[in-house]
Amino acid sequence: MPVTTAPQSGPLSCDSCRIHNRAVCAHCNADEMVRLEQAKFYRTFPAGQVVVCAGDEMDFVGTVVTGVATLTQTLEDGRTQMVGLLLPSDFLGRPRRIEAAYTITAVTDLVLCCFRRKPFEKLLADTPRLASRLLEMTLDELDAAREWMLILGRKSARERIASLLAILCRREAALMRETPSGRMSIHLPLTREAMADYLGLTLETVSRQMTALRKEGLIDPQGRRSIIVPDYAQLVEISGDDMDGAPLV
Amino acid sequence: MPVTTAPQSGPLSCDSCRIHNRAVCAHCNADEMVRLEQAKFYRTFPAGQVVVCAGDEMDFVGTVVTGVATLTQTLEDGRTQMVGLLLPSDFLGRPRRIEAAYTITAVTDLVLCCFRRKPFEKLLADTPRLASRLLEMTLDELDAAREWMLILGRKSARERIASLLAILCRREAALMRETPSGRMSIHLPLTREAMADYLGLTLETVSRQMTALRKEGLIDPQGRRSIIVPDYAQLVEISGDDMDGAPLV
DNA sequence: CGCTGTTTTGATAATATTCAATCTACGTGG
DNA sequence: CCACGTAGATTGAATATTATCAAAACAGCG
Repeated sequence: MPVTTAPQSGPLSCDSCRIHNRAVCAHCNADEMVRLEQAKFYRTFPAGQVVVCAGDEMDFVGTVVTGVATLTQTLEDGRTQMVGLLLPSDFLGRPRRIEAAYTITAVTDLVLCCFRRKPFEKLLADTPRLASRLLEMTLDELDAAREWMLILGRKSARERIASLLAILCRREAALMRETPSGRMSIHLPLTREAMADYLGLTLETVSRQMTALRKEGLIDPQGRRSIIVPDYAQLVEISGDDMDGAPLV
Repeated sequence: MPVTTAPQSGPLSCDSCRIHNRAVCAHCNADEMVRLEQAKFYRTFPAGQVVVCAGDEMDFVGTVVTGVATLTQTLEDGRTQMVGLLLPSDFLGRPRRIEAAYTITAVTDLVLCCFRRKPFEKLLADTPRLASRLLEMTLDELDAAREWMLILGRKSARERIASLLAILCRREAALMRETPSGRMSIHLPLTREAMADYLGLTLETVSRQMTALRKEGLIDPQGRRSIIVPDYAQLVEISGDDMDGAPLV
């Protein structure tokens, strides 16, 4: 049973929660936060563990507090496409739906702030601010999915890699409440295979393109899980997007 | 000015509206429908006309009553990816957002049931059933976008074509409140170029694959805008999906 | 220190794109 | 009503990009 309450990993109180301002509860008032706080519980999953399989029953919804998870879809013959990358503050699960539509996997150690599905649906119905924030987040996710469709449908391998790195830069900056710029250091939680699944490429192609970008000085890998981007603007340049593109989550 | 009220094209009354049961207003009660009816207005656009350009101000939201529209995104160098296909009952526009994120184009003559954005936001806030239905529809759209990502990221040209045709079969059936099966006749409102933009292919590749499917007897084109699918199950078979895949809108 | 899983690199093959030339259907005007 | 013009569709040949198969290098860990 991988599920444990882990108060030491997440905050005991929502007051000190680092992701509150971006999460589904962001717009709730004090009274509403009390009700959420009473219903919430934490779950942790070690890196590599599957949270739920597509088709399985999923009786909870939740928010990523720390760590990274992926949503993936797989064809019978094994071809896999990532369809969602869940970073801290992202929401997972769908109200009213019992069967999980996608496989959710923890790619790093993961802490989720969870609610049982039924009580959460009740809270949604009783708390317009919660429902409205969930709609807003879902619309943002839809925008992100559509940006991703442009990457998958029309960009070259090189542009796809640059796009992914630029997205990670933006998310990193957003968490610090900043805008990305100049020299940046980003955490890269994904293996080459996970990157390939994200970008609709093979892991060999990802590896080759990463090598090419490194040799051109566009990225500077620091060990296995971290990368320095010497010039964010240059990365965006080769990603194919115009600079004034949508923030994409 | 392409915009005209067109009561003759849509129903005068919501009572007789053919798409009510699938639209954003589907779960509203009689009182709520009265308020919606008072605020609504129809707009029509001829085939080929741009409804709004990405980046333009968009002061309304709406529902497709009849016809087909597309959402597209374009890179500077002209590469275009369709990111949404709006069929009758689909919703367009985003509450709280003024700038359109995508270019919306009428691909056939189009009738929209519209609301000015501000009043609609007020209705959303005052009508939980409306907000809840919009959330549900947005989550469905997100599912569709993710299915589409699998198509764009991992499927061959042949599988992509079959997937698109299967999706159109499902939508056609859904409008009739049926499930797709056996021999079906579907309306194909898209040009080869629009299909290519949907599928992340070139129009030549689309044409070649359509020819191949025709020669194999999997499809039977009837003129330019209609296709007979002799065996829906066979189409799903070569689309790469397993039969029990999500309904995808 | 030697495993094991990940990543890189190489050679070859498959698939879709590009560029170019017809061909076809459909609406327009004679 | 039919010929014509045009936009859309098809087909062909050459090319480019990415996938596939295979092997070697590397990193982390017991």
